[in-house]
Amino acid sequence: MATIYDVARVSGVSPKTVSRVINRDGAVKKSTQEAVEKAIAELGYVPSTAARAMRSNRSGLVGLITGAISLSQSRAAVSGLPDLFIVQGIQKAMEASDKTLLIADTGGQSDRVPQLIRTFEEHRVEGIIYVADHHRKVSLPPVSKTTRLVLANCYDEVGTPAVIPNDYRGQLDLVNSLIAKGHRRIAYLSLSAGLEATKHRTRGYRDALAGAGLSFDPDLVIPADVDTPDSDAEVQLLWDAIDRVLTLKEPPSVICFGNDRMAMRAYGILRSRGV
Amino acid sequence: MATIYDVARVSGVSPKTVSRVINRDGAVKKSTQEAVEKAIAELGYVPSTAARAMRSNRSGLVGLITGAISLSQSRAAVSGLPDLFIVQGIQKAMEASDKTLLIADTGGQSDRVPQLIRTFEEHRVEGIIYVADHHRKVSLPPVSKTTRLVLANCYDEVGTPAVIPNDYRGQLDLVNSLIAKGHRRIAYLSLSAGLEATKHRTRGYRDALAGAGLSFDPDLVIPADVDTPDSDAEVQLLWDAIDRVLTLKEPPSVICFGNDRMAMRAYGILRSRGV
DNA sequence: CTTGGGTATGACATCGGTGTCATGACATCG
DNA sequence: CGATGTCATGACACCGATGTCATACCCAAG
Repeated sequence: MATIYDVARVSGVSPKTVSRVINRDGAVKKSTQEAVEKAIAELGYVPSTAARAMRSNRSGLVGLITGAISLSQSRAAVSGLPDLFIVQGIQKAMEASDKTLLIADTGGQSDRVPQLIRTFEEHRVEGIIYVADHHRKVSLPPVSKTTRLVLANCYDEVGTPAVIPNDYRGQLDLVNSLIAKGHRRIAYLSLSAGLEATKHRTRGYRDALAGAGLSFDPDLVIPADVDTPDSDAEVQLLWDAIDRVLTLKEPPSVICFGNDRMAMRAYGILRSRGV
Repeated sequence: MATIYDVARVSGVSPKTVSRVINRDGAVKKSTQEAVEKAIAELGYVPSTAARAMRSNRSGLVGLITGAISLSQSRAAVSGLPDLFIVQGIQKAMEASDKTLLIADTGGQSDRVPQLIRTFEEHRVEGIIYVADHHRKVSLPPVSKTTRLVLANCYDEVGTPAVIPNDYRGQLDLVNSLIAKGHRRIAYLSLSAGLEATKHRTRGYRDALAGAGLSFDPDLVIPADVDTPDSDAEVQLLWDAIDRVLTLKEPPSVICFGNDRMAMRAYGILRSRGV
């Protein structure tokens, strides 16, 4: 791979002048600039970020730790895929700010995280983003003081900056819009009860009803998802839940599901009941 | 961030000796080694890959270009997700060989590929892997002679090394195993006819039948997927295809679908027909 | 006692960029 | 006409690691 010295030699100037042309920094005569650019094109020169990073102490790298990619195989593939969406957004932001993303997958083993952090620090990343597979509390090993850490879809005990979904507000808005459309009996088949998301969303659901002066009917709210995916148990649970709300004395006019996978399955179940 | 010089100063040896300890290279007295290791721990020293890369001309980085992540939003999310599986496998392999993966997403715009390759070359990646969203022919801009390129799930005109799925063999094995289970009328609702995968798989289907002495019935093979995902058109197409094979004089005893998404949809459709 | 050879360590140059400062050629001004 | 300022460019050091070579020490063989 050609270096700045090669370009300098071919174009008959000093390396520093080549550097000036590359970075459009300082005054360079037009003729000189053209000569340098010609040499760069000829040699196919591409500057080395490693050398740059060394001098400037800025790597232009950001590390991302996630279980998203390996998760996709089982759960996320058909569910809400929250982390993949998050990763997408991060990719876009990186690009816009001219940084390069290092992505590492935990493969589901959180004990591998320290090793990944270590690798990132070796590459002198300017920051590390940790994306959790679902909204929850985590506890990560400490990183070096100079490395900045941000949590996504999770939070920790020590107040690390975090970006978390507003489950409460999302559900509140959803239910409000359903009420606005005239629905009065709104079923909510939630994710499993232990999840952070479920807690906030259920609160959003209740507050929306309360805001509209509607009474809360516990029969309409049923956790209908399992933590560990297992097709049979999952379908059974969902089937039972749907059965329960549909056979109520006052059945709902609409059903909300905790994620896309549940909704997908529900289509089949509802069809086979002729709904 | 501490450097090798800081460690040298604290432990009272030369930087070179610290380097020896880090790399377990050359003879170092036990007492010296322990002193150095203590200093490393105290300072939280982590070697800089940038500096290493400069000296050794080996970055330890591998670039990966894909549309997998952005695709997941629309098509891949519920379909076969082939590229995500591929990315997973690559991650594992990288880890095993102590390399770090740089992942870049095209966001569906193939015209961004040259820019991504450029970024990778700036980081002096040791190789670039291009993963296509489905098995097909591609044509990529040339990369520098020193950068190695490998294609996954695709191939090109100029004979770049490529890893491609064996669609033919997969379908052949599948149909053979169905025949072994006693099926004689096997329907195959394929992906759209224009796809590379469809061509090979259909050949596998026919060859398996021929190998078992069964005759090929064109009525059992129907392309039932669209290239651009659009829920309504998709479901309609699938519905019609299922309807056609089920109302044949000799209906099939089993149906193969081109991908998971079609199969998922089919469950609903079949249920509503009472099958 | 000298010489030879291994062991443990350090000095120095180098990788490819860029920040700092110096220098030479002109233009401008009092 | 000399002093000063601006423009264009280069020399040199430095970032953090490591390869090469030199050196100091110690022990054993001749």
